[in-house]
Amino acid sequence: MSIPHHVTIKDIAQQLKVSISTVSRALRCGTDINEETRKLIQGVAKELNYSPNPIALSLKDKKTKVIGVIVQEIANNYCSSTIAGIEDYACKKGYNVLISQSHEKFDAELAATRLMASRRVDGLLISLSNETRQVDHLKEIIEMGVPVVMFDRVSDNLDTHKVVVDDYQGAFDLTAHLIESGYEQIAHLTISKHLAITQNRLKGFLDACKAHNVKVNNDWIVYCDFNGRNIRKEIRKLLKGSHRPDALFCSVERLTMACIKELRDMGLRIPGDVALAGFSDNTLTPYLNPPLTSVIQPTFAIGQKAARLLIELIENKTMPISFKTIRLKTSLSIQDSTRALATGWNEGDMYDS
Amino acid sequence: MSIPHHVTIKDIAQQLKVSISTVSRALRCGTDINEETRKLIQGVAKELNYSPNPIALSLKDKKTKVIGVIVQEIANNYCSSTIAGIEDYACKKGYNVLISQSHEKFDAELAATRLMASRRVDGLLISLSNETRQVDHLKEIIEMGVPVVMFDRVSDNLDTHKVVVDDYQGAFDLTAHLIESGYEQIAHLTISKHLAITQNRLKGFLDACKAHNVKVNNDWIVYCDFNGRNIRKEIRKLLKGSHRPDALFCSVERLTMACIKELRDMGLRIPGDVALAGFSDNTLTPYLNPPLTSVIQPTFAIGQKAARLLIELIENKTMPISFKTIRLKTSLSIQDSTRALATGWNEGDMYDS
DNA sequence: CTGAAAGCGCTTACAG
DNA sequence: CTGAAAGCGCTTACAG
Repeated sequence: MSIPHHVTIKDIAQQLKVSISTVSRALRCGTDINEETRKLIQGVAKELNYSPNPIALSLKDKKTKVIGVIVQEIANNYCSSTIAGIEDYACKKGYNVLISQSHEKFDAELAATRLMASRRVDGLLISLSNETRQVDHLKEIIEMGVPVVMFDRVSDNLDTHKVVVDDYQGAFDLTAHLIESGYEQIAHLTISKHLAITQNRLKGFLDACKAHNVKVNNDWIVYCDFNGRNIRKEIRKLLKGSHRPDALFCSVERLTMACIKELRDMGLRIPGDVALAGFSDNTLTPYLNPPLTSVIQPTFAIGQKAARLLIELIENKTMPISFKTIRLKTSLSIQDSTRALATGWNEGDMYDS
Repeated sequence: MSIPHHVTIKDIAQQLKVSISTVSRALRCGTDINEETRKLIQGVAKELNYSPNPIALSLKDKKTKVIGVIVQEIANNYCSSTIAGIEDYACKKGYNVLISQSHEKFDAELAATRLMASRRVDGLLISLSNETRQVDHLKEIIEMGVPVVMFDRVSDNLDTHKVVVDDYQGAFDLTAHLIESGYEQIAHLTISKHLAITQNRLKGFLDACKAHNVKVNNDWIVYCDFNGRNIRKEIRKLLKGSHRPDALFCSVERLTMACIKELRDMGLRIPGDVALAGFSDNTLTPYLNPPLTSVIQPTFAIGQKAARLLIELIENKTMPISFKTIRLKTSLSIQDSTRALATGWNEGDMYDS
């Protein structure tokens, strides 16, 4: 394939027999330039379909107008809606989005972070992998002068802007709903105990249980990784005994989906045999089988706000005096998956939402 | 925020009191260089955490090692899995992925294409918007020397590599399944009639009907845009009469999801009142309510293969003699949403898959 | 108002 | 083996 050829300022200069400085000036704000030559130059530029080479610009002013995004999995409902929000805001501000995935692995997250730095992104948005226990790699990139904003899975150990949902309150409300619906044998399936998101959701769960005088079985707080087989094993273990939970509260969508599949394979009905609920966004849960009670997170808005904070950091000359954490409200969407006890659920209700 | 500072070749040269040429040579293949100075330089480079500025490299050899991807909506199951496949392959080959969305609008697709060109991506992957009727913008970018590979929604009017699924066969097989399951009043909901994907799926549908001597009602071939209200209206119109379809075949997932919601709102059971099936990928359909019969597309593989073809075009010195279209096989996943008639479906079967 | 020059970070012939 | 020079495309003081 031939080398791409884009017309340059030089091409225009030659065609018009003027210097490249003049062309450059004509194409910029247009000060210090004869009105006629300016028009002439702009005419030719348009005609030749000239667009300035951002590579050359980047080299001069050390800005790429690109922001990096590191997520766990692009092909994950939560991630892709957040990315959509990021792209939406970034695009409006003239930034493009470079995407990388950690696949829930710390090593990949580290490599992706370094890659973003070496790519000279103007800033980085990141949601941590399930394996991440320290954030030195992020401190490193911040020291290089690349601002970082965290979203969703954030870390207390990094001083920067963060965008999260009110994980504690969301978990509290959902748990309260379960208890008020008559479920008192609730298991909590969650991810790495080193993540703030895990701790906050767990705390919301525990506090709601305490507030309602519901006893928590410690064996029913299950920390999972993202390996399908392991998840499957944990779910089976939890449900096989005679004394088993009557409700499952999954802290992330991946676990919820795994439960739907596993319960079905085990021949257990939702919510007839076991109720199921979790954190999710609103694009999917109404369509699931059964429609799923969940804490709805405003994923698109999370992406937009994270992008806004990052671009503010990039474009502000001075370091902010202090960093802020935006904590978005969640809402509780009550659907069929937790309705068996409270409303005398039966399968005929399945389509009422 | 301070200007990012990355260490340069010059920093290393100064520290070691050698010329930048020497440093450059030491850091490259290492020919024409004294072994000791080479080690010295590489040591300092490592110590200073040096990574070459890709911007500078790009300026010289006119390669950015970035490929552009234009999809309709990132936050769409089909798109995000394809992107994941693209990212997977690109990453392995040392390319990064810049993402943009058309939101199903031609103008946005045009703008995104121009943006990608102005960003100097080494190549472009694109799936067309629902409004796209001609591809001059793609011919334009190809003429500039930027190779383009199309996937999913491709156009016959562009001579380049393409990656699609066998839309015709998939639609034929699904239709045959419907008919063999006893449905003969089948409506086909699809998108823009100008897209090849629409035409091929429609043809598969029509040919299967003909092969089975099933009459097609032309009013039941419905072309939709991506506006929620319009889709809703079309679905209502289709189902309100006394003589209504007993099965809906949706050509894309967005329409399938809309049908699930709309049918539920209308109080119609799937498949009890109306069967439902469509094109999808396998990440979602088993979890839907009801589990959905669908033509499964290998989305991740589509992304990988499209990326591979594009990178081949980028890295090959010579234009290929001819372009190829990779047509991946689909598979038919039969689930509850089309089981009412054939198997004496009842709601108790809902969890058997 | 216009052009020559320097510089962003790097590579690569070209002298020595 | 090493360094000075030119050049990728652009901008921006600096002369004129």
